[in-house]
Amino acid sequence: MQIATWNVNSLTVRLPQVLDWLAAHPVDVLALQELKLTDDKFPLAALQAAGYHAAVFGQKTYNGVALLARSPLRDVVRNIPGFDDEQARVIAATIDTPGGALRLVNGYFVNGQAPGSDKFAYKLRWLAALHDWLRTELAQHPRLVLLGDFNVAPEDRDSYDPEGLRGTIHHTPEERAHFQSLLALGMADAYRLFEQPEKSYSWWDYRMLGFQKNRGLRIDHILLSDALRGHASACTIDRAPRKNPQPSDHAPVVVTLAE
DNA sequence: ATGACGGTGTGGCACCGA
Repeated sequence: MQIATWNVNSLTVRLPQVLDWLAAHPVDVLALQELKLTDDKFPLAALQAAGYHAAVFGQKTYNGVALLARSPLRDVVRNIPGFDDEQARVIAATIDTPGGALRLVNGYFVNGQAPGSDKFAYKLRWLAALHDWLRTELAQHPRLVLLGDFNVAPEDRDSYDPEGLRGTIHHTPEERAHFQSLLALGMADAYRLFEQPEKSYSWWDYRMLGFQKNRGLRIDHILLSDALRGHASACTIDRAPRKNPQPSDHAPVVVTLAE
């Protein structure tokens, strides 16, 4: 089975591209971030016609996340339980697979703007709350996938300019420590389970020909719990949609699980 | 140090993203 994540930067604008991509890549699960629309504007009929069930947590203008799956989604949770949050950033759900129940946690992690800002403090609090909640989720759901736009470049090799951007947002030691503490719960970065091309990124700035110059960051991730990591057979970033007219600034990441 | 690009909102631009 295949599981993918894609920050679409407005589902209203990107829906045709999402439908095209799903037609070409009929993944079992697609986690979407930055819907930028409310639940009543969610294009449920079009996605159902494409063969997907959906669980949605929308918001006007900013944020908004959804899970699409070929099988029904149950036990849906919106945002981090116990963490008071005005912003729609997390949706979790369970699907049943031949190998057993699979828990999916889709996150649009806080950007954080700049170290020292209020938004950065919110990012660190959010990351800590996610970590604490995931400990209990993993205990209840050993077969768990945490995926989405993490807004963290975990290592220097995940940035086009690790020296020039050292200490800036996405690159700070605090953010990277939080990423490592998620792994320490018993999860693996699926992309790094496999040999990958150098300078692999999942996001490129719209400005300054970022994509054409491959000035990007790898900030969209799929983490597999220890019970799942042995089942992974591939993980790739699909750069093709970034070449579309009116692209999202992010590319989809896809993991293949043998089962 | 700044802005560049793109999306949204009720706009004549500002704000935000990463």
